[in-house]
Amino acid sequence: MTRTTKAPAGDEAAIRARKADTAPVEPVAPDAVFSPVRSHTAFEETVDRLGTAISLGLLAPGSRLPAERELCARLGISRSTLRQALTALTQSGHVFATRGRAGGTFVSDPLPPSDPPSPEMLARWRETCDQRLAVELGVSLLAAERARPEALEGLERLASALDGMLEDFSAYRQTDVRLHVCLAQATGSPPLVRAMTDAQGAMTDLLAHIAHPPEVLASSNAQHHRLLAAIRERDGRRAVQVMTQHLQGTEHVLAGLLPSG
Amino acid sequence: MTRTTKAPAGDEAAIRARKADTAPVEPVAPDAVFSPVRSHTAFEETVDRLGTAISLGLLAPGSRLPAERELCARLGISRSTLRQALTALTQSGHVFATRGRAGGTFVSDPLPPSDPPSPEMLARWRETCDQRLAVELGVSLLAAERARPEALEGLERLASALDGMLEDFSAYRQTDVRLHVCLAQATGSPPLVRAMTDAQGAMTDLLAHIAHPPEVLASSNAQHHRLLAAIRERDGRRAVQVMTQHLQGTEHVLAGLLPSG
DNA sequence: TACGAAGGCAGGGTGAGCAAACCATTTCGT
DNA sequence: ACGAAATGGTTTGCTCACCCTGCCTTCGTA
Repeated sequence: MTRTTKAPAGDEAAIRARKADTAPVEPVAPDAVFSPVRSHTAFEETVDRLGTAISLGLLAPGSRLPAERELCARLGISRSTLRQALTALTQSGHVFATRGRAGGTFVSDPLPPSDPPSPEMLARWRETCDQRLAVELGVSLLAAERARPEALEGLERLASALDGMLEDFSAYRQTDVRLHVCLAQATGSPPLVRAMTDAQGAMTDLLAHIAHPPEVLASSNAQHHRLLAAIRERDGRRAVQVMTQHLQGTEHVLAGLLPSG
Repeated sequence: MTRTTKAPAGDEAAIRARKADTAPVEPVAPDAVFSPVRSHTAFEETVDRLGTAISLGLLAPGSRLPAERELCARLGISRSTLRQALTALTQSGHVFATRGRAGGTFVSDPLPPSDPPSPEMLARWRETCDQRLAVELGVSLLAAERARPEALEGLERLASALDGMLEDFSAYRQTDVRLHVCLAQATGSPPLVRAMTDAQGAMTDLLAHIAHPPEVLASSNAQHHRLLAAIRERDGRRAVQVMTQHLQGTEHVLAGLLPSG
């Protein structure tokens, strides 16, 4: 309507020829550009956000969520939609609600048993690890540059606490997640925190049903200590290197147990 | 309904006490968990996907998009929704359409001038760089492990082509983007490709209106060559290090021109 | 005992998205 | 020359996610 441009037959070839002069390179495969788009509904997004926060232990079992009327405001959604999400989380056993003045929505304690990873999840384990790798490397480098002393103290307390949890994988994993998320928070970049929680959630789904002997956890936490030492010394390069080794550990575990993707 | 659990007053404190024994650590700030959720519509997602692909040069000017009936199938959306997106892209001047048997939707040539970055974009430039950092570091390491010889050849051709574009920032940037995206493709991880295109799109918005003298581009491309050398030798550690320096370059440029975030 | 804060509903309105046609225009093959 | 074919453009009607609004039920606390 506003456009009156026409596209005569010969032009396109001419254009291609001119382009070929300046950039004699093969085109990027457009498969990535034309792959399916997924429209996330507010309901799904909310279930996902709260669900992973709970199963990662970011919201402690027994703790109380903000009131529905406040929470829907914070999340920027209507109360109806929030209630749909809470209903789903109630049915899956992640939360329960009590009425009355001192009522509210509480995180279940103990948490419901986690589902075994879906076949689709297992098929994409390599991609999951890759994304986690990217987030963790970036966070390591930036944390080494920016982590404040208080944050570092908290991180070292977490690593010390992990030393006492080598026999209990469930507890270890939960605090492990918290350490990595706190590391992301130390970068001061909210998107990285979000990316980290997502990545850790996906990793937890993969790792939950795999046996982790204390020796493995001990060596894993030794790497935590080395990582924090590097960060304390503001040695980003070494931090990245230690993190790389740290991630290779879990990757090797998965590579041994899962089909090579 | 299915749950009959009650939460008497005293229990919560007891739970906290027990938890405190095993993990004497401060809780993670739940601000990230309760931050607003954004429900992406399929329409927005499509405009975004195609729009950045076009403005990044992944879809060459003058090239033809798949027919609407095929494209909507590939994108997994209805034709109506796709057409909404195409209408928006037509009005913004990114594409134009022709009817008839040999018709179709074509990428505009030349491309419309890019809008100056919005204030919100400028306010978050640091976060944008942080996310790009994470993606690029991860991609560098994984590409060093996995890049196939053919892919490496293509990358080196791109870097060589860049040597001849030091005077024309627009052309340089376009091929630069293509190099980084191809690097991501060399990892074989579609999510990383997506993350890379998103990151490059955001960076382009920031960089488009900043002068880049040829000397800067020359040193930038020298780093490309060093990066590819490291990858060819399968030296992931060095690849990450070179990439870190590469990114520090653009970060310093932005830090000098934009308000410190 | 009454107030107030919390969760639990029910009705109605809005818009995104989808499906399935049909129309208009151009080109190609016979 | 003509019709089939392939394209973008248009219309219609439906579904469902989401939101708004108000009201009800429960129950600790003043």
